[in-house]
Amino acid sequence: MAPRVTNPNFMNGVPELLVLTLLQQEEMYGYEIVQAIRSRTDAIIAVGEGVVYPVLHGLERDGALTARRKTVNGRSRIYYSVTPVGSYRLADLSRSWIHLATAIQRMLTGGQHGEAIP
Amino acid sequence: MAPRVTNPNFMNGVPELLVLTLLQQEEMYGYEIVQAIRSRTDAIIAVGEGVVYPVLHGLERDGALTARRKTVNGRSRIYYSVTPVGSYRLADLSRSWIHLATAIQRMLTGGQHGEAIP
DNA sequence: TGCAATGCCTTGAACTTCGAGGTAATATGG
DNA sequence: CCATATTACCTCGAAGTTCAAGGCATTGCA
Repeated sequence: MAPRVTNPNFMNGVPELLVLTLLQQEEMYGYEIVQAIRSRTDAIIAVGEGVVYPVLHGLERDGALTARRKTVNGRSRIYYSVTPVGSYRLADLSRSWIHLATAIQRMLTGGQHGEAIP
Repeated sequence: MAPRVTNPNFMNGVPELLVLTLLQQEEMYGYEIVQAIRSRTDAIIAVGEGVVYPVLHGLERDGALTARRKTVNGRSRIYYSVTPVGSYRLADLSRSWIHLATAIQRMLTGGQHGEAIP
């Protein structure tokens, strides 16, 4: 048989990557994350709440985040922090992304296998 | 109302980008493209035939590719070439990808808005 | 003869994301 | 003082992709 591909959805995990990246830098809450992604990428990337909240819940369920409730100005917010598990996961996703982006970059520039970019 | 996001699936168009990139360099057929992507990215990216063939058909339908049948060693192959329309589309997808990758890269490195990378 | 590789193709399940909607509290402005 | 916008949480269905597997036919090799 022809060799079969085993590629668990090569483009996934980017929203998760972005969320973890932000939370690694500072504690944040959902609504804030949505806008931080939008503003820090100059609106090039704009994921909606329908993406961010499920990601947060999933990461918390997996022990990658911890949540604590805080009330500021009478507004109830849920702040998330990265756990060691989350740090590990971030490093992992980050590596994957770099690999992927580098591979695509090489394709675009016509570069071949072990080509250095000086 | 809170500002709504308008983001037609920000991670899409990568398989199309890869296919067009390869075909811009040289005429190729479907089966060959599948393996070229695999080998040139050192198996970091491995899209299956179930992705490539629909992409080829779609691009041809849109006038971005032309197909011609050729028989080599008794094997019937369909070679695809990029049309001017396809070149334009490639340039477009390429720009989008660079934008996206740069934005994510900035997030990862903690870089802020108009930060230069010297 | 049988199995692997070449080469085309389609399809169903699984997964993500989008877009919209729902709830509730606090500012703001006319 | 009341209507609207903003903050802040959440969920869900529709739409779109990708994956994995399968089918078909031919050629090469042991």
